[in-house]
Amino acid sequence: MVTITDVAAKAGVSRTTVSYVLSGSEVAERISSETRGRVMEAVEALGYRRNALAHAVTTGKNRMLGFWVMQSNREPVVRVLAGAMKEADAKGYFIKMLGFDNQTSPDAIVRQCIEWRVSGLIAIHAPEELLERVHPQIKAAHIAAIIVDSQQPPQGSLHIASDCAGGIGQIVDFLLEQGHRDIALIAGFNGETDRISMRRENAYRTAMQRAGLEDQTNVRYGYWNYESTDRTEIATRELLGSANRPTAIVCVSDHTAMVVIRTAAQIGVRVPDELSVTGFDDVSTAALYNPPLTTVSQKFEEMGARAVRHLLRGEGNGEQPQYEEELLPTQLVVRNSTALFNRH
Amino acid sequence: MVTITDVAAKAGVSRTTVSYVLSGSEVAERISSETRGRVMEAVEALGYRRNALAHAVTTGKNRMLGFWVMQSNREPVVRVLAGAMKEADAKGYFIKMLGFDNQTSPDAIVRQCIEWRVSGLIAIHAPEELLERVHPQIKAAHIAAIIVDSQQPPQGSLHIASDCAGGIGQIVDFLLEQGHRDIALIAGFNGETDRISMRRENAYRTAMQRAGLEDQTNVRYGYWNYESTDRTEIATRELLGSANRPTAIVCVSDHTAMVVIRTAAQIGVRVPDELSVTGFDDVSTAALYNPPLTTVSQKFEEMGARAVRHLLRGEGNGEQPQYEEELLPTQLVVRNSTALFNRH
DNA sequence: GTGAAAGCGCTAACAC
DNA sequence: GTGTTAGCGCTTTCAC
Repeated sequence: MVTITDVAAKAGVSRTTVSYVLSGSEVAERISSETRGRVMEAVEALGYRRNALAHAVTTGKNRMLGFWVMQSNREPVVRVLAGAMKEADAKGYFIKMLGFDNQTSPDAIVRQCIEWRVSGLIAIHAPEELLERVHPQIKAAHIAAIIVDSQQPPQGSLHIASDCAGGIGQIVDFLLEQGHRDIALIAGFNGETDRISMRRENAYRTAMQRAGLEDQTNVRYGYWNYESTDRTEIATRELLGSANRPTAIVCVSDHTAMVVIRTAAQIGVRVPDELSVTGFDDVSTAALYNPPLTTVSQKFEEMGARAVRHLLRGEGNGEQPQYEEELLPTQLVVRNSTALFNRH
Repeated sequence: MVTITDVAAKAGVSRTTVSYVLSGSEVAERISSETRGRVMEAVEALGYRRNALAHAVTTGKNRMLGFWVMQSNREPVVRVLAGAMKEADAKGYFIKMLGFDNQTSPDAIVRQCIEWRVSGLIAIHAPEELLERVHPQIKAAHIAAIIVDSQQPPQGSLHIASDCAGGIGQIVDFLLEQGHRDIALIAGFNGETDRISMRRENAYRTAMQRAGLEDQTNVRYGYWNYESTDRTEIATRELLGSANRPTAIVCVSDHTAMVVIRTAAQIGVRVPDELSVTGFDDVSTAALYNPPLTTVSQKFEEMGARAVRHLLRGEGNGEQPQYEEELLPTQLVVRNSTALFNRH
């Protein structure tokens, strides 16, 4: 591999001069354009590429950001990553993947961050226990960290997520506008730690209350994830078989909504004619569902981009980002799983 | 940040000794256990973590693998990445993300690979033109590269993908077993460069031929991606409205199958009772569809793991992997979008 | 067993 | 404008 010394020799100058020319900053101006030309020629001729590792060692700055995926909820992860990549790339930083799906111990994550002298850490889909363990260590090592789309970020951490409460509000308001009054909710259930689902549930209750419909509040629990669907099916059957059958069911995820619609079809309840169903997330297949899902989309790419921007803002002056929690607005996407409620 | 010199001072030994102790290899045995203990104590006391950058510079080896995503077909990307991460982690390597979604020029990708002295490159979902440009440069720089799940890998490159032909064969054979004879295909259409779709189409023709059904061969084209669905809808309507209406439709992707089923429902054709429909990929919502999709799953995690394994095999002895194309078997997943064909 | 010394590839004061 | 020199944090040969 050709080094800066080779280039210097070929151009007949010192290594310093080459370094200056290649720095790209104002110091390059100090070199006469004639010398600069000779250096560039030598660089071209030899096919020289500077050793980024050595560069990072000498400058003491590694333009590297850690990206830690704890639970790979597929679509969100890749979308946040895409957003982070784009932003990092534009700023000359790059992303080092850390553990995926909890295959790596939290201590190992911290160790890697320190060893590689990362400029910051983005942690996505973090379960509380892990974060509680990692957060103090990261802080002690003076590594800036941003938590993205987490159930329950620890005290004093910096969190970027969607305004789920607002999203549920958008959905309930939309259903109200459509004439619905008997609006039920199927929330997720992954044990008691499912804070995202709980937040969405609370938002539903608030929205119903705001509309003076606290009496109509009707909450059931299904599974949050898509591996097992039986609880959601049972909840749907209960809801649709009950005396005060709802005319609309709000679900805390697209996956749940899909199961609800499928179950309704099995019972012979037509969506959206007899029942409106809404999702949450706007996964890529939501638009392809039968019928296409009315849902709420999250700005995942924007979350990644913001995380990077906040991380880099503190770079250099060593200051930590200011905010505690930043909630991005969601967007209502109306498709065909909902319809006007025609009062009899 | 505490350095090896600090540790040496604290332990009252030379930097060499500390380096030996921390090397983890046989050279560590040369140090008396007494000294070793003192060193480890100092390491603990000071909270020393070695500078991985400096380590990489001195050894001339960077245990870093580049992962280049050209088109982020969401689920496959994150699954291949997960598989690669797991394997890399186990071997003490890590992954540096390179461009995402063609936001970075191919030349910049090559430059980064060289500058960071990566040990290998994994390129996923590569369009032919880009690969043609990058491949020779990567080869010239003596960087081992593996191409994963690409439409058309360039000559002389190393490719890991699914045995799509086999997968289509599994599907057609299954439908034949179920008594179907009029089996149509809806292929993808993204211009003439859609080789994956073409391969699947060829596999369909071969399977039909093998069953002596070349006369029943019936191919239409829909859109391959999920952003626009109109062509697929038209193809479905044509197929279902024609005189020799098929009893089964094979689709080259789950997304296509979803649109077909939805369109069939609109026309009033019941799936699977009157029409069997199959997908390809087994995306996470395939099991949640209405009805759940019979499809074929690909081993994306395994592709990532293999890519890493092949890359590391050549490490050290500098030899390139031997094979040219490695096709992983797919797996038929039977759900409820297909049914026995009851002859009248 | 341990350490002195040279070296990896690069940057950056400082001097001329 | 350019080069000398020292230094970043680490490894490794070689001598004792």
